[in-house]
Amino acid sequence: MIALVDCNSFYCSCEQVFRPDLFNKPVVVLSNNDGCVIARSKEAKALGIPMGAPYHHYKKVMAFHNVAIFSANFPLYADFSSRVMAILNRFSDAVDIYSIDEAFIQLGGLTEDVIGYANTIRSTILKWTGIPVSIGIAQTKVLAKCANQFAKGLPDSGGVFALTHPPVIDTALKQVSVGDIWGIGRNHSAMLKRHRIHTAYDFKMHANRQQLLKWLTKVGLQVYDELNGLSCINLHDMNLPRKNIQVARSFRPELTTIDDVQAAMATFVTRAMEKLRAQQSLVQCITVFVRSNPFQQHAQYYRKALSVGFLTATNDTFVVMKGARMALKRVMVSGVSIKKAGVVLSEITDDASIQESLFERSTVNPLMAVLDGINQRYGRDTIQVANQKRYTQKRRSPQWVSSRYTTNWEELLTVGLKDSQI
DNA sequence: TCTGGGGTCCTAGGACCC
DNA sequence: TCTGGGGTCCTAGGACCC
Repeated sequence: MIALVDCNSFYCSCEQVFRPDLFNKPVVVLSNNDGCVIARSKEAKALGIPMGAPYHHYKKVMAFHNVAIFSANFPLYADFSSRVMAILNRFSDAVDIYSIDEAFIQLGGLTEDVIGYANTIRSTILKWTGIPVSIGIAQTKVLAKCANQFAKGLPDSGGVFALTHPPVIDTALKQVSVGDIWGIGRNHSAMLKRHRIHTAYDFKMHANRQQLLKWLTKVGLQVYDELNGLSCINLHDMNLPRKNIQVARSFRPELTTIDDVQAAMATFVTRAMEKLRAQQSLVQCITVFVRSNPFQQHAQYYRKALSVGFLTATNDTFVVMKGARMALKRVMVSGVSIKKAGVVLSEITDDASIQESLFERSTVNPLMAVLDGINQRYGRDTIQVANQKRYTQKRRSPQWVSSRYTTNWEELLTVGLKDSQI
């Protein structure tokens, strides 16, 4: 038996832990640059604020309904995530972390009272971290995802729902739209509906595997099998090293000179290489990309990417930065302001399996370990490339960011008496 | 004024080889 | 005059996820 444990409105819940006055109130969390809504509390959803909505489109609605707004505080969310996952490890031997706010756990041989067990998990997480979760239970991951939707949606489910009895499964799947099945996105759902497949039940009952393969590729067929109770989706292990590492940001205001973009790139390469070394890998290719604002009505949309390969795999920030600089010179054109830029590291290898080049020794720079050590101990960017400053200084700081209550000594929650009570 | 960031996997089709 | 068949590898682009 598999349980999907999913934190409710995760980012909002993290903020609410330190703001109990906001429990059961509309809360949203905004992306970088306070651009888009990336999390909404139940109450905010009820106001009709969609996921991914640009903040400025909903500014008035939010002000009118007194919605509490937060700028994204990822260090805080990452810390809460690891606390929740640590608790899950106490309840199951096999925890597959699927994203920052959800994990699949095996319930093993447990057959009796899975609901009771799930309720215990749920209340423990709530008590120890303050984060409410929903738990869906089923034979397969896709069905567990469906069960989770009911756990979230049905008020009297108490946050736990099991799809384990065949008649219940079919009744439930008739109420799930194909587009709401995990793994069936917008495009595929539109196509299925054109072929009169509207619900998860219709999909499950479709007889023609060949046709499904043609429409949805191998991946869609796996979803189909899982709906039919055949477990076949294996998750990429979150602990395995990434095959690509991307760091990208939007700029506000937009950047117009190559020097400014260069400075931003220096920061992106630094971050990406830190991630690379953290997973003990080497990289052999970097892609640099820039783009203008696609929403701009008057100007022509510009986007361009360029990759640079290295003779040998490396973990040296300075080597990669040099490659990025070369690439950047060739993707920038004058007169275009850059709205977003970033880097992608690819051709990533394990640093134990270095391919020595005929011409060059692999570039594993021991200086990097020293640098990482200092920055880990004394804080990010204690030592940095001079050019990074230019980017950090230009960046507008987010408006509504909360404290890093759990990861920074300077920002602990302070408790005190009001003046009147002293 | 103002629209996020970071991943994975799959397939079709071209390049190239014998 | 006439120009095969079969395989692998790579890449761009599409689809999906949170």
